[in-house]
Amino acid sequence: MTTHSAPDNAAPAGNPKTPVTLEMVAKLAGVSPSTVSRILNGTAVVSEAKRQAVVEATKTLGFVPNPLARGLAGGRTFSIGVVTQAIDSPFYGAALRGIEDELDPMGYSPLFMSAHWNPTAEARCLELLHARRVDGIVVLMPRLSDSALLASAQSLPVVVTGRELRGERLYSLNFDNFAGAFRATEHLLSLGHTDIAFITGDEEHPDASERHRGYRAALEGAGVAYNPLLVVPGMYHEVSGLEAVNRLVAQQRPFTAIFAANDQMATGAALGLYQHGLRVPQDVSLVGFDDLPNSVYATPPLSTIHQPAYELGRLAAASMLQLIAGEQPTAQLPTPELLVRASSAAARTL
Amino acid sequence: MTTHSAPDNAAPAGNPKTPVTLEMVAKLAGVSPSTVSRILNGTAVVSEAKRQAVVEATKTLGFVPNPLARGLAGGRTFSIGVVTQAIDSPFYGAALRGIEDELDPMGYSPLFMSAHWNPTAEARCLELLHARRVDGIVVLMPRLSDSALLASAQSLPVVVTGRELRGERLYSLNFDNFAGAFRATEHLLSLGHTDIAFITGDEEHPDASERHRGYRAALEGAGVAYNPLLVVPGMYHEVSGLEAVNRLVAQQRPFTAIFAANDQMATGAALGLYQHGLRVPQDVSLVGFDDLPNSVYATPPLSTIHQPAYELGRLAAASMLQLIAGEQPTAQLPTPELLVRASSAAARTL
DNA sequence: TTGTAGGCGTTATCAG
DNA sequence: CTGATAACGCCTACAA
Repeated sequence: MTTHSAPDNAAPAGNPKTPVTLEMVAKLAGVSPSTVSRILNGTAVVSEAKRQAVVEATKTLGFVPNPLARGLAGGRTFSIGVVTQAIDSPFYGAALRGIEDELDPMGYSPLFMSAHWNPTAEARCLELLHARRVDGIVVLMPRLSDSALLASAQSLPVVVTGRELRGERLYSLNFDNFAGAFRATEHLLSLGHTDIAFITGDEEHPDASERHRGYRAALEGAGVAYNPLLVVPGMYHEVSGLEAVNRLVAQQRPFTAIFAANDQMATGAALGLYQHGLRVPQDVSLVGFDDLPNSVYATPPLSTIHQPAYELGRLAAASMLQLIAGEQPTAQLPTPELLVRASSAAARTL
Repeated sequence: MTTHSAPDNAAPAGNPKTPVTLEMVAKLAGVSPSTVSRILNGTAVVSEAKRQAVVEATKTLGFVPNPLARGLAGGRTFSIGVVTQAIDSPFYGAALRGIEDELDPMGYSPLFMSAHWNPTAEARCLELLHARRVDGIVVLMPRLSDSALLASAQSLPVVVTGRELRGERLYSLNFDNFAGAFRATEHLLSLGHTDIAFITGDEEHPDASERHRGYRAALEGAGVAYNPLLVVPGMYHEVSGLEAVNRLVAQQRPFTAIFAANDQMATGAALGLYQHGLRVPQDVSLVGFDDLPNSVYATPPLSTIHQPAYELGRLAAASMLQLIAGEQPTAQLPTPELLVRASSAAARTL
């Protein structure tokens, strides 16, 4: 009916003055609290008549169940903990959004915490999350040992990314870094480059050494010798990419291309090349890894290996939901994809 | 003592098999549950003897209070809701980290939600947060009306950023966008530029129009006419910066500098200039706004106005804590600071 | 199918 | 200063 808005249905307006309880709904609907609970949770079959009454009462009262009480009494909080390494970081940002998007429609809320690449901090996050009684934990790129992770999975479903690991209540989603790096190097080789420098990632991380392996394998697969002089250490952040280029230029060993283990370092490398008056791609071709959102806007746009961060988040969340439902997740990350943009070009014929 | 690790102190190891309750602690310490609660919360003065006993019992049992029960019984959850527009976004990321860093040592946990610049979604976030019984809500760059925000503040402390708004339980933190834009334009003028193009932000956002105003005021303050032809609309994202440059170049009206209302658009503009064969800063000087983390690694490094995102987060969280404590926040954001990097240089003397 | 009773783990209010 | 005794709001046997 097109009645003018009555002042009583306060719920949609958003001023929760009086905490409406399930009990009040029960009274209004003329049923017992348990019945209301059953209907709201679909825990049991109820007569259509009562269901109607309850639904209506819920609506007119604007009742919203109290998650705290629900969690305390029912043992489930409908919240899942997400430990990320750096909440600021274009890469993680996309993953978190994926998680959010997947969880939200299912009535679950993510609880984000940052561990800052610190195992101790990560352990603390896990404890806090346990204490908060989350229904499961997703760890993005854990720094903790496999056994520590497995231990956590004893009491809660756990999903991790960036590692190969399976267990009772544990699922892992891993990206094929080796293949990605192989692909990137192959690309450079196919453009006629043979003196391809490599800026490594922080080799503390397994994915960094995988990328290193991929680089080397592609080289050797093409009959090009792996030259340690062309391999300079980086730490996965911009400055290290810049410094790597400085080192590369200083040591006089010629190179016509650079493959950086991630886009952040490629960005730093681009700046370094610019400062040395080396043009990309005319003088040096540059390829990154990750496909950060802004790499396509770099000048010139960066050729790179696409990492499906958003999808990673979605799949991780989806797998967690399956684990919670007692199902066995089967999600797999897509294979690495090479994006050829303007930063890589054919090697000059000397 | 250097005793070898005993197998009993299971707490630090992280395998919460048996949920230890406050009651168990009470029993072990030989006191009543209420006393344990008092000691743990510092709610009342207790004899030193009992305190010792309780502290010890807590430790040996590895007791961790259940936040859900605490929230239900005490009415406070020690969690504060944070609604952000885009959880992925270098700008928000830094702010979220600031919030995290400020809250954590005080025993509070942030609860992040993204509203995606959508007022409806934002309203839903507020409701969800209310339902979760957070102790307060921080809204970063709200899209909701002042009155809606004020309404929320009726039932909970609220802190907003990017808007001027005060109320009983409401505090706002605003950045001086006008001054920042004024400063940026002034910088270009002082370099001898007079044909300064401006790429606007999404003028739906108050900060965008403030920046526009600052640009215009600086121009007019220097006796340079405001030329609508040089003002092209942008939407605060990279593509729009790129398109703006295309439009600018196409319309043939000469310009020697571009001031973009944010770094993302400046990045897009840089790419556009590159594609048109225009060099930065030799042919066109470029200045952005925000100082995103990677702007310093752009090629060339981008001159811009620094926005203290991390600090914004810290101050917002600190103000929230004060509001909760019944104090009146007084935090102020620092004045805009110009960072001169390599993307801006003296205008060529024609 | 539906109602009653008890409990989830704390905090708060009251007596002592 | 300290210990009972209620709530807090909901779920889940258990009984009807």
